[in-house]
Amino acid sequence: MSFPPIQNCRFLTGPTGAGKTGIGVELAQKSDAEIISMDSMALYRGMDIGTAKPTAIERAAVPHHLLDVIEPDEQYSVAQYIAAAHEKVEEIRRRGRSVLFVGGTPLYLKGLLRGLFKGPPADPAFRNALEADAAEHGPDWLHARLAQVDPPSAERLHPNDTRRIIRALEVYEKTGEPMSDWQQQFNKLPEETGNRVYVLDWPRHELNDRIDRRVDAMFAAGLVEEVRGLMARDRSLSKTAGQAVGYREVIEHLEGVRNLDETIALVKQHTRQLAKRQGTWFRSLPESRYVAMGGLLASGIDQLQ
RNA sequence: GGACAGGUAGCUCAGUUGGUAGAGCACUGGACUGAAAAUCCAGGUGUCGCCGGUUCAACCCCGGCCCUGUCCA
Repeated sequence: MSFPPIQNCRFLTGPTGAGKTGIGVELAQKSDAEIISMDSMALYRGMDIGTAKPTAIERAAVPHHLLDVIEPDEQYSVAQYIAAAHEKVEEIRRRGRSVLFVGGTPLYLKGLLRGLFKGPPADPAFRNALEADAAEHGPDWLHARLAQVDPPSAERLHPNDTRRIIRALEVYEKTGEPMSDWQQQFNKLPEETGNRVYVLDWPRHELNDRIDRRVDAMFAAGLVEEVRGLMARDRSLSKTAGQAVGYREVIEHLEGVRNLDETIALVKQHTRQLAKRQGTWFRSLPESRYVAMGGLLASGIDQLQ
């Protein structure tokens, strides 16, 4: 059992700060489409400034889906996202409109393009127990355990990659079958899906400049106050939400770990690192069609149709 | 002006009883299937402040100079 690859959708993606949101709205308007956000952090209500969500005006201009659907204290997962996205696609098509995915979470993108196996959900107690084992016996100990029940996964995963090793052990524990038997989706490129993946592309130094300016703008717009408000709630940010770039660093700042200037500089640095990792995903996907943003801004978005 | 400490990678710093040097972070590349804005892996990028001396050989020893910090005048 797995989520199948999605069909006949357009995707607008690219590294953080590339300008996806604005181009997405323009493209959706020109093609009678609705937008499904493909962003793991924009799912959270109240995390607005640091995730650079579309503005109220943009959201009024084009219907946006899968924004603001969970509370910041909730956990979430790729599989939940994929399931929700498939539902939204059907719903939008029932209205006779087309779908445009906009966002920069590459794992979600790949899960949509290639499909995703339906495995057991995360078991926090199980994970905590194995993490304790890893801390006590060292990461190699878990890796050796995996090698006994799922040799292909053990072969594929680095011995220090404790997080994925734990997931593989979790799948075996819950299903009695090795994860490598389940995970076949990402390796084969489906044919004739009708999907189109546009990757907005900037020269590295220009993107870095844009990131620096955007982070400055986020702080000017009140990112620190937003985080302060989130921390003042009864329940603190979930493990997933609290690790978002801009949020994690500001939380630490508010806890007295470092001053504001250092925090701003660190958020810029982490955002640049995020953009670099996103780039690694896009390069690895044969589906990627790179679109130079310089040219796009100069000659209009018709080349995306 | 004097005393002391220091000047080694982009940054913070180790180190060499004399044989031209290495960690963390940054940076670059890669991986990624229910935490993914997370996590993991690989790669060393250098006038060892400057000038001279000793030596087969100086980043290290000696002399002078420059710079930074602290203290004393």
